[in-house]
Amino acid sequence: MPFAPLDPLLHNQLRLAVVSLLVNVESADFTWLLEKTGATRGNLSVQLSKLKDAGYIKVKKTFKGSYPNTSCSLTAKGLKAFEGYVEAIKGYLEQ
Amino acid sequence: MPFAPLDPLLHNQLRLAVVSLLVNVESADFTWLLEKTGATRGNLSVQLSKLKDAGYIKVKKTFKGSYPNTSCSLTAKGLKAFEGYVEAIKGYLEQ
DNA sequence: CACATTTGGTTTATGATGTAAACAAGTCTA
DNA sequence: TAGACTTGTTTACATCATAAACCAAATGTG
Repeated sequence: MPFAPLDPLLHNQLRLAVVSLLVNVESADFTWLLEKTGATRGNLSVQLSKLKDAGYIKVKKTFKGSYPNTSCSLTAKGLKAFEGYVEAIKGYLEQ
Repeated sequence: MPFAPLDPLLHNQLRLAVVSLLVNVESADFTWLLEKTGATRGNLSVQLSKLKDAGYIKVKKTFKGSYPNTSCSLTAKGLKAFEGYVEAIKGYLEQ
């Protein structure tokens, strides 16, 4: 079966970018993700919520200095999903 | 820029599967695409229309025996778009 | 001090999208 | 000729992605 199903949660440009960034990093701030992805704050906020609800990322809200700070990190489940997605989509790309 | 935009027309499971199949083949029948992708007829019909409207595929409707036959082939534009998509999404997958 | 502006987000409105169910039109077959 | 099969298309609906609007606290600025 060349065409494995693609996890709909990861088959979205922004969410995939976020998870891809989080793979390489202990944790990442909201604003850092904003810069790296070029997304709007609203969109990023929504997509982070979805990733969190799915248990793909963990979100820690604290304060950095006197400003709120949202820090995200990938969970084991999220990593596994990402690896699965990578394998799955490769089946669509090979020529 | 690690996160190039992903052509929304190709960033869809079924359409990507169809184009991926067409890359390796002169042309393909509707029913062959059905089998290979496992899609429903309705969904396949809709997605083929979108690929056709975008100029990514050419669709030829004839008769095979006494039954209608829809045959699809990739256009140069479609191939180029696919290649671009493959390059773009690789930027999301590397770890 | 007052008041605008910036920071760091969340909520919500809406338009687009994906999908399957329903439909259509012809053909075989018993 | 009645029913089932083939080969698709149309549609209706529910979901989704996204940006605009909003909010609260902190910080400039005159």
